[in-house]
Amino acid sequence: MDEKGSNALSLSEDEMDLRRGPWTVDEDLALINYIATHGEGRWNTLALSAGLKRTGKSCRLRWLNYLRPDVRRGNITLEEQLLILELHSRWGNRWSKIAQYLPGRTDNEIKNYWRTRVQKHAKQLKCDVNSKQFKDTMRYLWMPRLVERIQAASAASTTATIVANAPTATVAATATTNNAYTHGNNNFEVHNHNHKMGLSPSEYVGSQHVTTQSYTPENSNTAASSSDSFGTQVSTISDITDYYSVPVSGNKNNNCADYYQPSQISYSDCITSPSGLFPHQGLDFQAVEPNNPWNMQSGDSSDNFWNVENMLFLEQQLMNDNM
DNA sequence: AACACGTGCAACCGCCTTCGG
DNA sequence: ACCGAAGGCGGTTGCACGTGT
Repeated sequence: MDEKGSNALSLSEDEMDLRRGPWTVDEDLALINYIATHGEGRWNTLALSAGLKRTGKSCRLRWLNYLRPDVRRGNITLEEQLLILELHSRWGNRWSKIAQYLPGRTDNEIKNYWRTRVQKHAKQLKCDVNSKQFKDTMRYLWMPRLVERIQAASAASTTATIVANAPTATVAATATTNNAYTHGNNNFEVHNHNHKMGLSPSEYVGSQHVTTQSYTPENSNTAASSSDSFGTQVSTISDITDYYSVPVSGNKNNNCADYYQPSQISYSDCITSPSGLFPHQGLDFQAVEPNNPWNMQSGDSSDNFWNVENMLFLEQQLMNDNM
C-alpha cells in the first residue's frame, strides 16, 4: 500500500497528524516494544495499535532497516564488497535479492553502498557504471584485488594467531568457539572448485562464519548448522576467489594464461565480518591495513591509487576494443 | 572561526506485485 | 475475475556530519 492507500482509514495524513522525518527514541521504543509483544505484520494496524503517528510503511522501513536486532551496522567488509560486486554483476540492482546473501545487511544499505562508493568510482573514472569498461575493470581488477586483500589479511591473521599461540602453535588453534575451521599448515586449499554460482541465500549464509550476531529465524538455523561443517560447506567466496584472476601487467585479452591466479585458498577460510567472524583474533581488515588502497572507505589516498591503476586498465581496455 | 562543499545514510516516494474478500 | 488493501522494491531526496579552504 502506498502512502495514499495507507490512509485507509479514510483520514488524510493531516487529519491523522502523521509524523514524517527522523524517528525519535520514543518512537523507536514504542515500535520495538510493540513488535516484541505482538510480532511483525499488518503494519498499518501495528502503527495504530502501537500509538505511532506514522504510516505502516514507515514503521516497516524503520524496523527492517534499523531496529531489527539482526541488522548489522558498520563498514562493509572486503568480503561483503566482493560479494556485492559479484552479485550485482549477476543480478543488477536487485538489492533485496543481493541483501539475502549478506546476513544482517539491508537492501537499503547495499543500495547506498553501491551508489555512494561504486558509482563514485565510475564517475571518477569518467565512465558509466554500466559500461563494459567499468564492468571489466571491476571484474578483472577490482575484484581480484579485493580477493588478494582478503587473502593477505587472512594470512596476516593466521600468522598473528601462530605467534599468539606459540610455542604450541598449531594453526588449527584458530578454531575456537566458531567451528572446526583450520588453515592446515598455512597450505590454503580450495575446498570447492565448482563454480557453483546458483547458491541459495542459506547456502551463502552458511558459508560464512557468522557466530556472534543475531539472526533472523530463517537464517539462524542454517548458520548454526553450518558453523560446524565449515570445510565441507560449499564455499561461495572460494568460488569467487577461484573465479577471479588478476591480469598481469594490466593486460587483459581473455587468455587465462595471461592471468595470475591468486594463491588458492578457501574463501570461506578467510572470510570475516565486522561483527567478529574471528572474534578471538579481533581481525579487522581496515585496522590491519588502514591504507588499503582497495578499501573504498579509506579516503582519498585510496582513490588516487585506484584511479591510476584503473585508468591504465581502462586505457588498455579501450585499446583492445579498438583493435 | 566561518563558510562551502562533499559524503553517507536514513527516510520517503511511487510503482509493481501479492493477497484476501 | 475483480478490486482494494497491504507489502515489497528500486529510485530519490534531504539532512547531518566531516573535511577543506
